[in-house]
Amino acid sequence: MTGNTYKIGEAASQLATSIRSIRYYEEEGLITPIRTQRGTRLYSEKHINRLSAILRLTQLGFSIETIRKIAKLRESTNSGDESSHLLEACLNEALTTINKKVKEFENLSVEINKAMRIVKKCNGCTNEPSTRGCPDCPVINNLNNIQLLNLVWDTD
Amino acid sequence: MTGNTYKIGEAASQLATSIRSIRYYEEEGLITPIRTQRGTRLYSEKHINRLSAILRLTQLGFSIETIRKIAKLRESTNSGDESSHLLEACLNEALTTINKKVKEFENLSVEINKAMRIVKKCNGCTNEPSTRGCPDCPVINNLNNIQLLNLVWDTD
DNA sequence: TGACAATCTTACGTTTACGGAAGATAATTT
DNA sequence: AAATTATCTTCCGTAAACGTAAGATTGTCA
Repeated sequence: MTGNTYKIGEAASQLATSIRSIRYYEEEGLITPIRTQRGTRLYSEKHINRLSAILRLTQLGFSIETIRKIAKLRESTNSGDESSHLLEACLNEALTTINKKVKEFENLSVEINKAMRIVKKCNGCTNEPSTRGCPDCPVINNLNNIQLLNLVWDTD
Repeated sequence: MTGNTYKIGEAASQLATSIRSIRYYEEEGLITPIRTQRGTRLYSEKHINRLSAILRLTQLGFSIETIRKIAKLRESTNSGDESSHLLEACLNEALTTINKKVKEFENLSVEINKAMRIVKKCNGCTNEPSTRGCPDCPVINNLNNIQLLNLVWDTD
């Protein structure tokens, strides 16, 4: 409403990121702030929102390159006709990537939950200390199908 | 059953990774293969499983450092008593991290789906080409709440 | 109007997770 | 046995996403 603007330091603390990161995104062509006559960068609310979107994607593991592609769609979208099909295709691609990742994480989550239950049982069991929490523990022994535990058990 | 072993090249192609990566995981203390008298690395089925778990976690974005922590639990687990509580705590931590990521990805997925629907509508609409797919497009104009689109729209 | 803080540009440094080449040795194929 | 192919160690290179220091300039506050 007020046409508020922020200098880079204010923007950084507001977004809980570093000044260097913001400047880096500019170097990479992801954002172009306003400049005062003297050269000081100014960020409008829209700039802040854009930066926020950039940060969100980077924190989810998307590369600057990928983000740049998304950001560049505006230009091709402007050029007319078949343009929004491009955007559609891009979003579609992102969607399948994300869905795949979600599934993998969910699988991992299931496994960890299983492992948790086993370990908890183990904590409450009354076996010899030497066999507690070990692969020889009768509670655990039959659960080699938890892939993650291959990291914890012996290697031979 | 057979006590099969694999040389590093076989292991790499079986796991669809590179020889260098496997050696790197060894450098980082994540795995220690058997050695022949002459020094050739041999990987048992257990080693392969362990490598498989390592690869899975790296591909999900976990750092070597994190994986090392998980892998090291075996030692402390061996030391007796309160040990499996450590494992439990570690798994718990991993779980909350993962769940958070899953939620973030899901949120993003929802947003992208919304954006998709809008863009599809836009592809089918009969407005002036100049306003199609643009922020001025009447179909799109009221959907500023899709954060991702801040990357595509204008910046001012 | 100092003084101190914030910003600017330029440019080199850092970390992670490997890639790739060199030169030597070992294993396999013919 | 000779030729090829695989593996070994050592070490330097790389790409991404910033960190950080230097030196100059600009903004701000008592």
